Amino acid sequence: MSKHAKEMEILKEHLGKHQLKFTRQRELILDAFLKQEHITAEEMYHQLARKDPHLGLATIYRTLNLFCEAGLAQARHFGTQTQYDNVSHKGHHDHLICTGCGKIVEFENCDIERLQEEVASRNGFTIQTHRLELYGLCSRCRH
Amino acid sequence: MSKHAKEMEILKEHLGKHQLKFTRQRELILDAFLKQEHITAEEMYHQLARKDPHLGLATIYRTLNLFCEAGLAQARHFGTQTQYDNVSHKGHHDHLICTGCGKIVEFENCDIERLQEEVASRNGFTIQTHRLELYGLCSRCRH
DNA sequence: TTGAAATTGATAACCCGTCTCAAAAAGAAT
DNA sequence: ATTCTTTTTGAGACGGGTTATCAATTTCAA
Ligand SMILES: [Mn+2]
Ligand SMILES: [Mn+2]
Ligand SMILES: [Zn+2]
Ligand SMILES: [Zn+2]
Repeated sequence: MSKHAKEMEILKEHLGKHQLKFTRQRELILDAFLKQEHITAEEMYHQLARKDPHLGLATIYRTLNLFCEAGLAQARHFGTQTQYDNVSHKGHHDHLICTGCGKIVEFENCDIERLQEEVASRNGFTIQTHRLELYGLCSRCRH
Repeated sequence: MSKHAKEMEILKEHLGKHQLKFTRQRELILDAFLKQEHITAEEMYHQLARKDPHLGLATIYRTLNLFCEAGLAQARHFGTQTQYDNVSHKGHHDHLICTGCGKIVEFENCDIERLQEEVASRNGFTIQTHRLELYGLCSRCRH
């Protein structure tokens, strides 16, 4: 039994509901994806090239987008590239990003979320999503 | 005396400090830029085509990026395009964005900013910048 | 006025991601 | 297992947005 049985189940359920098929590539990509917190399609392409040199980049993009629809991943447009964020085993969260070394720390803060709601309703908005990214230097890079 | 004398002064000071030259194009683009809250390079290109049909798109991009370096503008990667945010006459602010009509509302919230600092220091980070965007429906679009 | 240095505009190149399409694979029905 | 329809795949073309290239022009200090 695979280490990612639960997520594999979520994927299969989504596939079933949408007349989609379970393929060797989708299994391979899900397995690699779940080992990361965040990854780009390009990174995954190179990483998987060892296991299957014929896996196409388009397939990686298509599959990561599929994971987003299945609720396993979340796309974050980050600078010039798209990061796919592994959200399968955790809820919503935001990010601290080190401009020195690229390190990414995930965090949640209910107080901030609540204040966001206040700001929105004060302006007549109802929030659907949000993005909060804090850029700075981690302790290692500050010295 | 121009309506944007103060900002023109800021630009000239920046130019002086970096061996850059004051050109007709830079003056023209700054003047147009300061009339907006946010604008894309493409939008400005079409807008200025009336005043100077030979103004190149590359020059607009170069100049808006120059404004960012001079502290007059701030680039926000927004969906597929880059929005240049006029920050010359107001301090830092964040944005509420209506997913229905595209309306953008600017806001400031010290409490959120303070909590961000707390989150950062708790994780050993010092914040340099941040981005907070709240996406949702404005009151008009909700109905 | 002169001349070195910066800027401009046209357009090629670039990057990232999506689209196209013929061949291959999946899987339901026999 | 075989057939048959539907989906998926991989290669590469394509597209939008932005930056790089480079010869001609402009700026501005000397
Ligand atoms: Mn994350
Ligand atoms: Mn703004
Ligand atoms: Zn760091
Ligand atoms: Zn709206």
